[in-house]
Amino acid sequence: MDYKELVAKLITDNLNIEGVSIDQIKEFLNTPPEPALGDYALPCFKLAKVLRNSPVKIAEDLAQKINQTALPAELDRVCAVNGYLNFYLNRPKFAQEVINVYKLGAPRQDLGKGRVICIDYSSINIAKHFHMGHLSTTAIGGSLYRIFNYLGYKSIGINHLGDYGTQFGKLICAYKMWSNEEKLNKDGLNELHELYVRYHQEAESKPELDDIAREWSKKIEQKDPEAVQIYERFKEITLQNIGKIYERLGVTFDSYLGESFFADKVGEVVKLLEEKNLLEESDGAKVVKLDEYDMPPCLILRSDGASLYATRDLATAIYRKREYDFYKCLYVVAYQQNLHFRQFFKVLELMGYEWAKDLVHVSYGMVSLEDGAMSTRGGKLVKLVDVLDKAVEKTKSIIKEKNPGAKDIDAVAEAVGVGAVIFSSLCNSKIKDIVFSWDRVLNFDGETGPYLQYTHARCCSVLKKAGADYNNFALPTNLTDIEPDYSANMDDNTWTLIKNIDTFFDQIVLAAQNYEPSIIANRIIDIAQGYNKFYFDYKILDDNPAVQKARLLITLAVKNCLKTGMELLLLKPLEQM
RNA sequence: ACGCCUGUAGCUCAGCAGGAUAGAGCAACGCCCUUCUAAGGCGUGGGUCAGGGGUUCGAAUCCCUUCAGGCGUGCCA
Repeated sequence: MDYKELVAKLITDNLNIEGVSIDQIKEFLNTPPEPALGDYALPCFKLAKVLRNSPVKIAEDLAQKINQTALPAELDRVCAVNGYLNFYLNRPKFAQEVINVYKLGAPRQDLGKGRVICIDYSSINIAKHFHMGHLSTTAIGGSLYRIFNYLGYKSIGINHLGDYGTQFGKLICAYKMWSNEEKLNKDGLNELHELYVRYHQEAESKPELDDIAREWSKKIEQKDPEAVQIYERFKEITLQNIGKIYERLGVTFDSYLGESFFADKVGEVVKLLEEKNLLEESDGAKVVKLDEYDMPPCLILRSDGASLYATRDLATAIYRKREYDFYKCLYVVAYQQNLHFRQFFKVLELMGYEWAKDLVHVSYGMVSLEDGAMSTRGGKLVKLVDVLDKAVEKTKSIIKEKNPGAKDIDAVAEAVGVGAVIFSSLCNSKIKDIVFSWDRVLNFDGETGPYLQYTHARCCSVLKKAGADYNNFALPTNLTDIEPDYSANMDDNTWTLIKNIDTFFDQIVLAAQNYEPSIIANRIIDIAQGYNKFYFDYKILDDNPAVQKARLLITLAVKNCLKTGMELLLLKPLEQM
């Protein structure tokens, strides 16, 4: 039932103005700020000019006219307030319709029809720690990966490894000088990190180190066996270490092709640019001028002939289009690189690739420390593992305190602790900067991951107690023939809850359209809050079976929304905690 | 200097294809566990929606401008 259409029709039928269509009225309709004022409102101010009457009078006349006719069963009443014509839905009827859909799980619609969405996210650097600054791209990308799959698209997760550049020459240089295989095997990524920091400290006073490093860089490119072997070992250590983190976060990738893979594929790009007469020489370098588009030139080749970031990104995009024939290709990268993406997208367009319009830079704000930006080089960083471990540890102590007899404490603590950290990075608009704070990530009260998990577990607990088989969306068999009675609990809070459930799927679509997982986060927080109030106000397991059934169905619908929403945000919906 | 982004309660943020009294959470204080999970619920206090103009019947929301902060502006990524 399209309620908006119904209301709009009722208005047009009673409004004697020529040329006002139902669609126009639908556009005028909005939602009152609070449930007490109704569910749809027609602000009559815009009609005042046409009807040459005051908005207050128009609303009152319309209310009177509509009330004289028999209202459809979907509507409860219509009244005029301060120039608004307010429509109240029949709450129990509407609730039943909504719950009948959501009791079977959050709806799925195949909007994507299998079209491919490439998502370039996380894209870690070899030999560097995974720190808090990497969480945003990983969580946002991982969430979008699931959101698009949910909507029927085919997500391809790409970890575009930072595995190319002069830093690896430096690292090998440092390794040869101060480390060995034994240390590397023992301390893994920590050892690499130490070497990296130490190199930069020492290179300041010993510029000759840079010469040695350059030699090693060259050796890697020339596939010198020793250089390649050491370098591959660095890569292995990094992927092993960070793979564990990905597992904990629940993110996956379909490709790990990184910069080094594309470094030797830039020749084609340069050739194409030359053919199209786009390449110009400037101070020894080769660039594509973008003055016409109010952008500085895009550097393609250095004066020494080496490729640059943009060159490799061009090659990568072309490769991905060929390989995956994507519908969209997303780059989940921080906003520092806004200009770079605008430039490189524009160059692709100038090269004649019409699909350049399908590339999207999903940019987000940066994470910093209270005393400034994080930096690997300066050793100023907060490792994600430490944050996850601390969150899990805190969760454990809370469980031991509140629920000493609980089972699977380790698994629950892991899910809740990790979930708390992930949620803290997905719950706000991605564009906002974040100053890292231990207090904030370790807060488990209020609008947090644990709150969602808790509410979900609470739903499961009630349903279980009632004898429902919630995983199969089934209520206890003794209620099978009972007609649920929704009229017993349709206060404003529950009503708002029902309406939030009703538009839950729309929010998933909106989140996809805006590449903004926080839209889903906000909605499931609202649903959880609404349910916790509901839970406090009403006894779910009421003696009256018809009432009990309605409340259990609401609980089931809430549980389904929370489960789906949490999964789309990389949280594990727990049944008990 | 220019460009982009951000500015809403002490703190973190919703709300921003204009609509009715600007909402949450955290922190503070006070209540509620012999009833379905108290990681919960209720209550109290807290606001010149950065400032100023404009458009409009109506602006936190749109336009202009000022201010503050962040990021970026050619051989790093």
